[in-house]
Amino acid sequence: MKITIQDLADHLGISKGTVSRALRGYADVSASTVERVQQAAKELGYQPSAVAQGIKTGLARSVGLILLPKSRAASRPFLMQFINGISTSIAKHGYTLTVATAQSDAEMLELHRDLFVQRKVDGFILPRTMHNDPRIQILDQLKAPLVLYGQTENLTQYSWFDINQVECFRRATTRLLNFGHRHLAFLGGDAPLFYNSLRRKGVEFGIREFDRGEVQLQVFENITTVADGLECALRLLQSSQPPTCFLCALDLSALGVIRAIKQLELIPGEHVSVIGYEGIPEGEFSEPSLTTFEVDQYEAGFQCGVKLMQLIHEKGVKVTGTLTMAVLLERGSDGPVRFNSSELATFIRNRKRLLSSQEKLHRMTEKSLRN
Amino acid sequence: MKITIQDLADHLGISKGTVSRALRGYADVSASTVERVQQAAKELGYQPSAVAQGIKTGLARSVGLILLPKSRAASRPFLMQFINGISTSIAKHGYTLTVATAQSDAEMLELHRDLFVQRKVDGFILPRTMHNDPRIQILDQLKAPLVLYGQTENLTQYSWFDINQVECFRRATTRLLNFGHRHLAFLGGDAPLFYNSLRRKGVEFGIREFDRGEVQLQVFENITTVADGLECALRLLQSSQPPTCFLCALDLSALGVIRAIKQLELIPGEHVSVIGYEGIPEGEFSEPSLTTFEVDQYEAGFQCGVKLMQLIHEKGVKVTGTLTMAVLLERGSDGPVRFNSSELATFIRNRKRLLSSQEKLHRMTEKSLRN
DNA sequence: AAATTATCCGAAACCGGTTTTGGTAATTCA
DNA sequence: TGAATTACCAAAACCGGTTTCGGATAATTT
Repeated sequence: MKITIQDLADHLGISKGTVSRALRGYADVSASTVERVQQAAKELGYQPSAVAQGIKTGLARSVGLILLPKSRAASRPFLMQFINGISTSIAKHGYTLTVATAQSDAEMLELHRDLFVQRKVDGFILPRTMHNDPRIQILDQLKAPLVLYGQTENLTQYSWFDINQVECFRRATTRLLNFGHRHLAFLGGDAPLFYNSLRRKGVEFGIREFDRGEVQLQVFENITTVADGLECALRLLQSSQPPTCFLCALDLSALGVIRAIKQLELIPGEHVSVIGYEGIPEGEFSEPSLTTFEVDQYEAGFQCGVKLMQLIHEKGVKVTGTLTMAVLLERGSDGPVRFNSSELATFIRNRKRLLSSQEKLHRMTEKSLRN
Repeated sequence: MKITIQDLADHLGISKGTVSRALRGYADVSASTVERVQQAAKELGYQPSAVAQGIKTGLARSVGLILLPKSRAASRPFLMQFINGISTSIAKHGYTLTVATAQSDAEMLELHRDLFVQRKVDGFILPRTMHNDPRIQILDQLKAPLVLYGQTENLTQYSWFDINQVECFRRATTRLLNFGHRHLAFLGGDAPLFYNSLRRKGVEFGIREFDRGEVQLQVFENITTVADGLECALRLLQSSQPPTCFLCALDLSALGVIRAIKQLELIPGEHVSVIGYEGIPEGEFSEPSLTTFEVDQYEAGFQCGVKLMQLIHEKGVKVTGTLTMAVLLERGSDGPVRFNSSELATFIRNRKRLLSSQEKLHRMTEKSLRN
């Protein structure tokens, strides 16, 4: 069925070695033969088997990306754009992307090792870098080329690409401080992941730059879902010293915070401010829409692919790190402070009493408008 | 660096053929030798090269999924869950998923051919099936195993998996009719894709079952984005015979419809009903939340993977088709009809006059509550 | 005890390519 | 014109596995 190099050689009446050299562009093949071979290859639809090529070259012409399906993160859309970016950039080198899913952390490490030892992939892209990432340790032993999407310890040893998250959160913090907020809450994400410390550090830098002694910061971690954000914000807002604004490491938790604010009959962006990070599509549809940093995940994937191709193909190439910025989407969930923390606490307490009268009034106006 | 079967054979002092037979479980190797070989393989970390294996077996142990990055659809999260499902099910057979992205329709077809001819993949999963899908024609010529996610013509020739979208839209239609709606609009999606006719057919079935002559249906196509839905709904609602409800082939367009309704100062789910399809996460965060059919994309990918493994491994296996249901998420964007079409038209006209007075009232109550 | 059969493994062929080696014919140079 | 290149290609080795073939040894049967 499938045509092999031997078929093609027989068809032309020449040896398969000459066919191969003709197609690979060796100098010791006459121009006319090259022409004939190329012509026949096109006519017969011959393309060399990547598998057979790989055995000699030692390359599978594929790069690996391994996901954890159980984690929420694997289902987030960011990965899809990221994947598109990777495969688009590596396609220029005839490479494809091999995606595998692990059911557990342990299996994820095994998969990295197995895919490389079995020569199914020539290198890896590692998203969601962790502190002392165990994937890196394993791949280092195997001398497997790798590119990090994110940062970690000993960064000079690896090629990596990342958003300057410290700067993003520094700017977000400065923005809120300039809005007059003095009581901030930082809702961090997955504690073991490296991004978390970076984002927190950005907040701390922003405060340190600005502080004249009156800024209060509360820090929380492992707030990764809408439910987490909702629960955490509800608790904080009903405390005696509620934050007047929330810096969220993840858009999802920021959406939960917005829900909490609305549950307390407050107006997000007016009574309480929220800023997220990532730019997930849900943020555009929440009310108010979420102020957040939009990350170009396609570009991130593309650059990771470029760096990995360099590592695999250009021997003796130096590793490189790249830091870019995300774009602040100034939307509706943040704004100038209206109440300070004490006023907000009072307002929230009193609001509860007013709710019933507000309800009545609201129903009245609705009714009058309807008729 | 990497250990080969010859290394292992030398280390054990036996021939590489015996090592291979021992590891492949042939009967003509003594139990003690098998034991020794397995032990040594584990100790030295030997795993056969998939590339070298593939040359003899003719299998790459990978399946292909080709995407179009430029289309919005490629960035939608459904694909991520779908990918997880595929790779999880094929992993049981030692298979991995090869993802490639094409920049154009033509390139997509080439990629299918090339990946198969180059033996980079043993078969394909084809999402987003089209009418007379050109991918199928090409892969048929190559006798490449394939599984459709979605339906198409000549379905008995292929293995496929799909949601019963006809039934979903029949149910959605019946639901709206039971709510008392009599003027419906169907906003279809990508016209060349097969799903579109199925969803439309479901709407028509629902109406035909019910109709006592008074049901009006308006049909539109290629409404695929939020902007499309917004623009289309704005136009329809301001016409002289506006629909009182919208059946949207895609959640995204449904979200646009909701925006249009709100722009006209109407309440989605009360004045005008909207039902979507797919269950994208944005629908949960819109206000009101979107009533829609939630599709289990992970399961879809998983089943497609299972079917493809059958086609590749079990020779002479019959092709199979599977139809399952999506789950209706009854949320806030639909409900009992309040106005019929004429009343709605009048209401929308009058509403414009009332807007200024409503604004004043709203500001007054806000102010009184605030103090 | 001889013949037969089982058991086990080495040797070799093979898969489809790439790359090296070596030889012949044509060309260039002295 | 003869020697030295050069151009071109066939043959063979190789990559890392799998699988077939056949032979040696041990175990069984007659």
